[in-house]
Amino acid sequence: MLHLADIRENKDEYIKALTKRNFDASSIFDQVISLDDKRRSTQTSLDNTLAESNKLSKEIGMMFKNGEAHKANILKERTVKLKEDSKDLQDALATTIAELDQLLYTIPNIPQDSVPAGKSEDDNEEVFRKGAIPTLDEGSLPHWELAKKYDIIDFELGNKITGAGFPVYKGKGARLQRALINYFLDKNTAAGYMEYQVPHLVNEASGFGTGQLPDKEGQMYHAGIDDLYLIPTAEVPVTNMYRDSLLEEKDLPITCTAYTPCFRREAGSYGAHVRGLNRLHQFDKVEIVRLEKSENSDAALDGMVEHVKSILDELKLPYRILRLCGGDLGFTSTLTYDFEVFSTAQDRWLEISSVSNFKTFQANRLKLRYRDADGNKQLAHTLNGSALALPRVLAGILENYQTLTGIEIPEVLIPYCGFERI
RNA sequence: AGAGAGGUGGCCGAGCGGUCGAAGGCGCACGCCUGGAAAGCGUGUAUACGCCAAAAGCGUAUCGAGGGUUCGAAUCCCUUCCUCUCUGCCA
Repeated sequence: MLHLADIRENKDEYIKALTKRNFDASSIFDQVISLDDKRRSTQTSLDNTLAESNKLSKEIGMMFKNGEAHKANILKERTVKLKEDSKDLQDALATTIAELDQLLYTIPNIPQDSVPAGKSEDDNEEVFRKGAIPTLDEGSLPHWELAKKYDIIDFELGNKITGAGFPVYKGKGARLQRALINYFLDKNTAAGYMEYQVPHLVNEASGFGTGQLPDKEGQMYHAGIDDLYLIPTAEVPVTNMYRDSLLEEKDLPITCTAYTPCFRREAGSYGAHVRGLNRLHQFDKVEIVRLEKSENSDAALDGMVEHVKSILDELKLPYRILRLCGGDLGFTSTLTYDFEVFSTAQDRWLEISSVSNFKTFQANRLKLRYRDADGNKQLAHTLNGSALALPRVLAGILENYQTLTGIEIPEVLIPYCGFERI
């Protein structure tokens, strides 16, 4: 969430930037500021009341000690009113803070200057494209047909075990998936990211820290008995490792990578575009996360983009990079680049990575700070990206590398697979 | 899962109703000492919020978390989370 001091300082600028999201912040900012004023004055009154109360208590204590019980009992009566007042002020303060937070939760992050205005994904700006789109033979198939033909992914079996959106990978399909995970992790660690294995269920505080809660509660699976959430992305557990932390500037950047399955309810998704691997309730993903000092985060985002590009270059898949417009930008992000791979047999682009700079938006919730060279504490910047999300990369490989007699394996994956074609 | 013990500052550890944000030690920073270092000595060493233009300063809160008793709680009571030991179960 946004920082109160920042809102006060940059109000007009923020309002303008938020119009790119089609979000009108003017009245909400006024409410926020007036609530914050109220919070402060209430805090002051409460502090004064408590100070007086503390003072009296000390005096009473001294009196009892000096054997002046009678005087002490008289003084006690004066504390009754103070106690009532402080109780009321405490309640008022709690209410005001709750209202303030409630309001702050509804305000999305401030888009950067380079973010184009726009309503939907149609307004995203293509900034890069690479890789030849192959000309497929007559009779080429979409990946779900290929999966059946070569018996490498069984969607029906997943339906039986769990339900739609939980495919079963078999034989060379499973092996190819594992190869991709290992290849991605190797690429990421070679680039300096530290590998982690993290929990796949998180508590409420973690979901809140990275911004999934309370906004996207309905998108996560919830294990009610233990009040835990299945992770929708490794971003949640990985970033939350650093919740409530005060780092030293020399510790930064901190760079992490983790492979996890991801679980998403995808409520509201339906239709032909969710076929096959295009949209699943459970999928695998290798994620990269960076914590940066403020002045470095823009460059860090560019570095992450270059890193993901290098992976796709090695896989020799046709892809493009989009700069998301304000309307399509995630709630917590200031700038996001989506990577899409071209799915030849479906004749459409599939999102396979999303690389974002959240600046201090998550850190503010996470209480993730660092001490800079001057000894001042400031919020760290958090960034993350997929490197990469598996199913659609798999779909891209199956479709783009298909021949009438089998599916070639991208050269870079052959050592990981142990076979050259399916 | 059952029984017991416990969660205190960066770490160890005392305190078990009042002057306790909290002894003592370690660590860390600075200074003295030294040719230099070690040792020794001295000083300092939490976070958040509020008041203040700001610094200084002052106030408030924080001894796992939340609530309660009390004029007053690290200390007493309740709830909850976590850790350890023993028993049980188990990949």
